[in-house]
Amino acid sequence: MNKDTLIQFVQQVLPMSPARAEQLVAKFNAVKIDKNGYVLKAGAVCNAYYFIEKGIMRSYTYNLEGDEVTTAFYAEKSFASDLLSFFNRSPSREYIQTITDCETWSITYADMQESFHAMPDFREFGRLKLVNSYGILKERMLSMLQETAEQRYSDLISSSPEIFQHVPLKYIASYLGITDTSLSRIRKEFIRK
Amino acid sequence: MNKDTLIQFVQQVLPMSPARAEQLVAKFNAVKIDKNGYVLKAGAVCNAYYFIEKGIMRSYTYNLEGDEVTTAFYAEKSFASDLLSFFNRSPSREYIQTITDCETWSITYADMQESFHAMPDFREFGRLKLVNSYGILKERMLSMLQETAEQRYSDLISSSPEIFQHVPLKYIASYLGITDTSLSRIRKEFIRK
DNA sequence: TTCATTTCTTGCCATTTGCTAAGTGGAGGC
DNA sequence: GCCTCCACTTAGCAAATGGCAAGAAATGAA
Repeated sequence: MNKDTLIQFVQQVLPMSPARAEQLVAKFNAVKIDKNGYVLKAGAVCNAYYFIEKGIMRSYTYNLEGDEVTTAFYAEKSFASDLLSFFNRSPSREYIQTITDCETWSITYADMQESFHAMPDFREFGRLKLVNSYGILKERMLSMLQETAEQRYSDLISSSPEIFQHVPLKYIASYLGITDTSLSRIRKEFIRK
Repeated sequence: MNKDTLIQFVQQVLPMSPARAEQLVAKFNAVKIDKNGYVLKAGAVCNAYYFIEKGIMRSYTYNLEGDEVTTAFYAEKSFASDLLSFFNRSPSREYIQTITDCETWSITYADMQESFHAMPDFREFGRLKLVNSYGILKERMLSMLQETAEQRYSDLISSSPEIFQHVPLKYIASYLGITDTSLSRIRKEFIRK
């Protein structure tokens, strides 16, 4: 594992010197999780914020009928966490599960608070990431409102092709808000075109 | 207009003395907007954050077919703004429009930055509101994934009955992700029950 | 008031999606 | 190798929703 990936990521979000970036990520510790492992379980308070150096994760919850609903995919070189649970210190309603073996850099809530307090640019980084996550969610919300399932599928293929190499179709289906049967039909049509 | 409403709201989000709360909201200025007025137009950078003391607003954008899509309703005693545009200083893609005459308290981006810098608890307030907005969006996202249009309609009635008194049905329909025709049918069924 | 415009409802039919169940193919355990 | 489990596809039918158009009801302007 190589912390440089994280350091470079931080610099990309908020330009700064490599030395400064290294200070910012000082409290992040290496954590490996095997495939199908859990980083967070519903009912628990999310106490860590993970930067995924290698691997893919997803978060999911259950609907009233008891079916799994995939709420997000977390690709390589991105952060995985339940922001609501993490920042509000409230029990999470979702599970975060590794889909492949994962190598991550993780920071606890307490350490993050400390870093927020000590380093204004870490604070700024945190706010940028939060606004960024908000933006991603809003984008997805909008796509649910104004696009067909097929368009959403097509968007996901182009934006995150790496997901399709590892993720079972049924996860993608519930992420798109449709059944795996429908997704199968959509794929068939899609390939035909 | 009475700034106490805003002061009480701030104290509710983050408990503090009335005097302290008054300091926090010092930079908010009274702004009145007539019905059907615009607080933000697509293409512009959102430069103000509005607390609605009286009235209702909505934000909307256009889909690829050129139809309006209502992205949010802003009720009394809540904040209206395009957070992405406001914090990223990027052009907004949506319009924020008053649905009734509105009385608001508004703060500019520059003043908010200054307050963030000067007052740690204002910063904390800002973060709480941002996480809160994220939570609302996530909740809505989830409802799109796992509920029927009728359930979403029912939820909106119970959570925001005041909206129905002023807002045309077609706005609500596009907010729910369906056509006004479908909403009309759903209402018919709903009343029958 | 009257007229025009907008909002809302309704009917008809097409399309999309869901539900259930069956069948195929592949991966891994024995 | 064989068997079981899981992922995926496919089919038939039902339900939800959309598109279009007509008409009723409400609203606003003159």
